[in-house]
Amino acid sequence: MMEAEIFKALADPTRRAIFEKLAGGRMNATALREGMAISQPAMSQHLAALRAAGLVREERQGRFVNYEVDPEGLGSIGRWLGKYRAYWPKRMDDLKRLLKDMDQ
Amino acid sequence: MMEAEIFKALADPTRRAIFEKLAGGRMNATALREGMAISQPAMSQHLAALRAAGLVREERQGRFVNYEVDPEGLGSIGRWLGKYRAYWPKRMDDLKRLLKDMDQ
DNA sequence: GAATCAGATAAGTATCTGCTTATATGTCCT
DNA sequence: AGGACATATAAGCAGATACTTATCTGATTC
Repeated sequence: MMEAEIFKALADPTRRAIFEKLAGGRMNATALREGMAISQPAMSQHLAALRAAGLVREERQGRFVNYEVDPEGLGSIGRWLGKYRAYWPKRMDDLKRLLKDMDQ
Repeated sequence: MMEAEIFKALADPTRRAIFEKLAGGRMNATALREGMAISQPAMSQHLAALRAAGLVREERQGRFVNYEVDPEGLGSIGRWLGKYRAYWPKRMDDLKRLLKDMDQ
């Protein structure tokens, strides 16, 4: 359902980098910026896009906002991928099990 | 490696629709256009983007070009998804098997 | 309460993207 | 060879996107 936003969010290399960084552990926006040559507003906007896509979720903690990977987004991609299992390369055969479950 | 092009290709709803249509079976560009309110050049451009992303491949056949889903692209997405298996929702647990294989 | 800090939002702008029309390439048919 | 057909490419343009600077909100600390 939210594929549009998910794929659009991941289409941007900066956003993929942010996501990857978050996969290393929850982090606030300022920490995320470290070593990333990105302005504060830009980071905020990227995080908003990732959040809207369901790829990331936030948890306010005082004046900090901690972000972390949201499994929901990954699940959506998995479900999307599943629709095309007929075309998966052999290496992905095991994925078929997943699909069976996800189809209910 | 080609994540950039893959996600950018899938970010467009028209291209996702084309891909989905192709998942129903190989088809030439003209057949793909049927019922799709899309001009011939636009279709050609979309197919070029999907091809560049490795999501689709072509096979010339006389004056027709048949397109079909390319498992390579799906494999790339699977590999990308795999990097974040630590965050997969439970429903996707079986996917872990796949990953083990893909990591060699 | 005032200064400070984390983050979000607003508005403007340059670049990118997907479309269009026009034209080119290549194949088939008679 | 000439015309019709399938597709690709070129050039131009309107709308989308990612950035910038400036400002705002809310929480902490003194």
